[in-house]
Amino acid sequence: MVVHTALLIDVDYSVREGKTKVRLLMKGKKKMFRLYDDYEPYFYLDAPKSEKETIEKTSTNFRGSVAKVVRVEEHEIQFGAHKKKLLKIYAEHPFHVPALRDALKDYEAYEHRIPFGKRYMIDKGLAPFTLVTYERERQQIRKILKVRESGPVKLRMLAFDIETYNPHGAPRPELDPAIMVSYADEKSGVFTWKETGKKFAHKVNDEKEMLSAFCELVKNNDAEMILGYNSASFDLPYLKKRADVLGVKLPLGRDGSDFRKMQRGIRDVVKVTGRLHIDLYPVVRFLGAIGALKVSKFTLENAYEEITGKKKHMVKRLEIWQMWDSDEERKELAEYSLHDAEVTLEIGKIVLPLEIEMSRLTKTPLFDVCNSSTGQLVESLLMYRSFEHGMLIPNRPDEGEVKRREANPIQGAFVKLPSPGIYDNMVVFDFRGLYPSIIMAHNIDPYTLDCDCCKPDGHKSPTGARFCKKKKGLVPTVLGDLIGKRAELKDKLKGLSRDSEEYNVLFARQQALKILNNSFYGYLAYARSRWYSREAGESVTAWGRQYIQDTIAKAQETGFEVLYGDTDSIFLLMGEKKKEDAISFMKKINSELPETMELELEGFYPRGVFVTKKGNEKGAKKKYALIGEDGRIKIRGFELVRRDWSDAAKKTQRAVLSAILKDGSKEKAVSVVKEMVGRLKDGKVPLEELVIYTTIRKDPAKYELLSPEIAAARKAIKRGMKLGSGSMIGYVITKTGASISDKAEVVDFAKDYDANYYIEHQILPSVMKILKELGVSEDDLKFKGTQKGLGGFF
DNA sequence: GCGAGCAGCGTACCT
DNA sequence: ACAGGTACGCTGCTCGCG
Repeated sequence: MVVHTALLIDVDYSVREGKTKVRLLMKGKKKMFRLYDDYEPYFYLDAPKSEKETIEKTSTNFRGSVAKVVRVEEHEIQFGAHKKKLLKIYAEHPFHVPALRDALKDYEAYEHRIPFGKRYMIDKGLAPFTLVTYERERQQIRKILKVRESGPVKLRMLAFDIETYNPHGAPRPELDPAIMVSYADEKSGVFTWKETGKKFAHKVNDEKEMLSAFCELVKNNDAEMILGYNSASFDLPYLKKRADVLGVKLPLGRDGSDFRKMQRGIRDVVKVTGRLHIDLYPVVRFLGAIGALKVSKFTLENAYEEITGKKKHMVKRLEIWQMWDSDEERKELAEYSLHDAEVTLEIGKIVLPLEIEMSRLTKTPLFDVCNSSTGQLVESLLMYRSFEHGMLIPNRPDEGEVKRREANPIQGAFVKLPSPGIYDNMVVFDFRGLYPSIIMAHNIDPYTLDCDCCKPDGHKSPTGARFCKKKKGLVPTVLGDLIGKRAELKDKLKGLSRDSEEYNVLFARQQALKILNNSFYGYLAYARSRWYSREAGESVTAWGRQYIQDTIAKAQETGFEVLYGDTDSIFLLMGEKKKEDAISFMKKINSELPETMELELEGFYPRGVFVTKKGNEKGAKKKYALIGEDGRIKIRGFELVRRDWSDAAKKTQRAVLSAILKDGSKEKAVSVVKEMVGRLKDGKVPLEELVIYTTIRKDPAKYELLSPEIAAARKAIKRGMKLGSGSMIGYVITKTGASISDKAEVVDFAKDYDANYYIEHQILPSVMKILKELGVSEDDLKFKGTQKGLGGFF
């Protein structure tokens, strides 16, 4: 028997010759390969021992064949705060588990809805990107000897993108051919079947040859990771459909198969056999949503430009077919196509290190990490750690329970109402990792709740809930490990050169840790969570409110005026106080806090703006702009950070804020607005600056109420555009129509703009709230010519 | 019949 | 398909006035 070591990449299972095999995708020194292992599916049943023999004889019909109980064992397991005796029911195939559970539904079942690949990994202590040492015979594992951490992961990446012929707007895969397939690894190029005159383009005879040339490339380059952008929903299914229509194969997989398309929740995912197919679109969306990347619009162009700060070559989507038909423009199309693949590769190189670290950390295969929500990531880690502690993994709630939980949300954070105005000299403090540190400080966990051992003592939450002081809960244990790891990493990073490979890996790791640490509270309060606890979640926020409000009170006692605060932050006016006073206040607070908690200095700000709410003299929460000592402007909540406002309005608002904060000049602020109003009136503003973007979350036909974006989308659909649930609509308010919705047109179809709308509904509302603080009225802005009494303000 | 005022829908943001 | 708190635009309804 020979001993081997290889890197674990992915795990799933298959049924071969009636036997269930766990399939492991491994990476050896040179190649990726598959290994097989045997593992017996099982689940638990809360049934008395006396039922063991009856249960052993249970069998049921499963899709025309028989699913039977293989054997039953008695098993004692930690169940919440107590131990419990359960029956462990073994089955022949993973898909027999739900069938048998249903046949035995007189008893409560546990751990019956854990994907078999995950079950195997948990039970064997395997994790992706670890080195596995094993004995094997052919491709079959005999014995796993050792699992250990691995260094940097290097997989051969190949990014690709396709162009399609689209004379009718959206391309129709059964009729419209694919015209180009571009790729990028160390080299990049384009396969196409018409002359482009470009050196990087490989011209073949027809579409069929283009498909096979691309598959050959994947095979010859031995691509281990195939990267695309929206490739699971568009490129790969499109190529497959074309291959079907043309009667050829699409051998992308290592075994010559094409791919398997599956549904993950509402999402399409595509697995290519023996390679890792990663669609970067959901990855960018995910990282954008949690704020790890600052991306406002998730097209490839926009994501690339916002992530890298570089410009991307663009063509108009609707004109691709014309470019293909024109001998002159086809060159440009080929360049665009090439660039798409290169840009996809570049995005991949930026986001994958973080995803790989997330994969290691949550012990979830990279493919799944790239298609997961934070909830699934936290759940994965907790399941793994729960098993390690010999604890039963709680069930997911049924739909009824989910509805009940959702109907009864818990109270969240405290937000202090600011007084509108322009202020000088502020200091901002925030609690470092407020919710995670509260969970740690008070041992908050579903199973430390109301423990018997501390009664009536314990950590008492402001809600009245009580948490154990003696035994650490699962959530605080796991979270504590992660927080500890992150602190260690941050220390280590200080000593490393910023462009070393080690720095990059460790930086990505601490980023992954941060994301995960901040997700535990959300998971406790998540309606579909296995570890949901209303009391625990409620206690986290209640303590949070208490800490921030206590800090506000203490700041006031110390003589600071507290202007604003949100969840974990406080904004203080320095008044006559010095920086040292602020620092000593912070130190005093910290000396009184539990050990895991800390108030940090966020920064000193020479000037800041807070505005009123619309139609109301009260201050607006979550909307402010500050200028730091380094001159950098920090803006939150204003229209200019929102994608559903036109660039023209955002640009003007930014200029106004900058004039006030940087230059302290009211005149400058006013003149910027007047200039924009003038240019709008004169019809000089280009349409691009007037586009309003918004996402539609439903099928456009399913809205009961008409809104501008829906009206625009419906009109565009009639003209052949493909817009559905999740589409980003970019529309312009044109001159034609009665209501705003009537006037709204998707930008591709807009011919003019309604200057009055943009002045009255975009520019003025976005700047008036700010200028009002300077005593400027709306009329001051609408008329050309010099105004009396608009001198400098400061 | 008409405009003001408001509720409700919907989206995006903040922490 | 991690949480809740918040602002705000647009539509379409209600209501008071004439």
